[in-house]
Amino acid sequence: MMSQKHATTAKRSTYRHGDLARALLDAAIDLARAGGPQAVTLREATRRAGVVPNAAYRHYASRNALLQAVRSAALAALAVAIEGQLARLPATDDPAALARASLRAVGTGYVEFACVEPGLFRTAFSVPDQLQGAAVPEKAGNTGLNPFQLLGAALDRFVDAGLLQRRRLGAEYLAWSAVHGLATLIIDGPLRGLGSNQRKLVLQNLLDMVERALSGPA
Amino acid sequence: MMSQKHATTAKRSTYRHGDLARALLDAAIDLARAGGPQAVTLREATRRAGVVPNAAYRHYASRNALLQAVRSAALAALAVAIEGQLARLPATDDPAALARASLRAVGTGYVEFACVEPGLFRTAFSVPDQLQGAAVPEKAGNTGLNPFQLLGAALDRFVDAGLLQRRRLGAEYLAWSAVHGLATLIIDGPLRGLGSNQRKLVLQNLLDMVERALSGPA
DNA sequence: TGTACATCAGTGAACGCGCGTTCACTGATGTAC
DNA sequence: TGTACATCAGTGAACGCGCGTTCACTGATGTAC
Repeated sequence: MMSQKHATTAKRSTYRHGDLARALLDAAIDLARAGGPQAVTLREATRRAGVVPNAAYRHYASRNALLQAVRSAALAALAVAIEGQLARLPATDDPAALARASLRAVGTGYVEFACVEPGLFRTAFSVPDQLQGAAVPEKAGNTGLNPFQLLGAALDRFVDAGLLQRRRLGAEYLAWSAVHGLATLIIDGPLRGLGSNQRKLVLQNLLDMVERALSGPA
Repeated sequence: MMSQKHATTAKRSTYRHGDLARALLDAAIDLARAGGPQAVTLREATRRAGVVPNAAYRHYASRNALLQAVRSAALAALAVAIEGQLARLPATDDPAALARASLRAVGTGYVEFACVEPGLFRTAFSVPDQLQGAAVPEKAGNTGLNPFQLLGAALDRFVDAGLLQRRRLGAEYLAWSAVHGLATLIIDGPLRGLGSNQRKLVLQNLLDMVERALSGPA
């Protein structure tokens, strides 16, 4: 019995993996997590899945197809991180306060994800989408919105609260640029050495700046 | 005579290159310009210099040494672009106006360089310096200041003009994050598709935001 | 001014590496009868 | 319930590629006499 089970397990590990597509994707995500998009390799992914290199071609058309799947997963993880920050917002019936807090939550989730998962963050933005991008569910978090859409939803609250007259074209670009730039400079750039406390301070100042820019005189 | 000259030229091209270090660096810069840091390769650089691959080791200890030289050159080119924007500022004796215009010039030079030379821009920030970084002259422009120092100088003018009480720690990080983020999103990210006009509009809005954040109530 | 020689910049050949991708195959699984 | 068979997921071997880097070499250049 025991040996039978072992035999079965051994068989499964050689032939008929079970869910190789998923196993390869998981391995590839780990590779991206540790080493960024460069580290996503068919050979290493198959190695980790305990399978011969060309077995991957049953499930992915090419190395690039696998990488794109990882990118979608990374964007989805970013969306989940942002949603996590939004979810912990205290309830309030002041729509202006909610709007401001939502925007800060989006920015905080964004930068914190970049700090905690720099490899995935880099992968998410490595071979990027077109402007509008495909709003496919693979890139979305639990709410079904991708990171850009989550930012847009936060800005909508500004309009709803009367803090913004109209959704200025490019309002999201301002917010996004500021937050994305900070994230990039922290993980890849000259702000790498910043301590956690200083990082939080800079982030707060940055969010102040964005908030003032959005709700101030325009 | 003519043939003599040809013979001499031919000799020089086989043995004794002349200034192979410089030729390799120039070739490598072209590679980075066209394909980013990934494209900087000893073999291709030597190929372009008309020389055998290992000849590079007379002048650079490794592929990485060459890449670092390219990075310094890319940062210097960025500094020159910023200096170009600063140089075309109209003369004024209003220090506040000068301060604001200087900051905008720095931001404009930064983003325009990223748009015009995306490969060099990506290379400049690919394997980045420590926080303070070595302020070595290789990375500087004509004024002897590197990009970060040029930004700092612009902020100093804010203090001098009385627009900023103190040089807030992290004030440069706000400005830098905003500008760097926009540059990144335009060349690598979801804002790639933006037309030149829209790009300028977003940049102006972004610079407004930064300016207000710096000179506004702190 | 002419010759002997040391220097050292570039040559030529080769190494080992990991990669993506292709081919013909094999044998476990699930289905049709 | 049992058997024949088609499917197709994974195997095994191999390819060509470009890369960084090493070695022993060679011969043009500039210097010392």
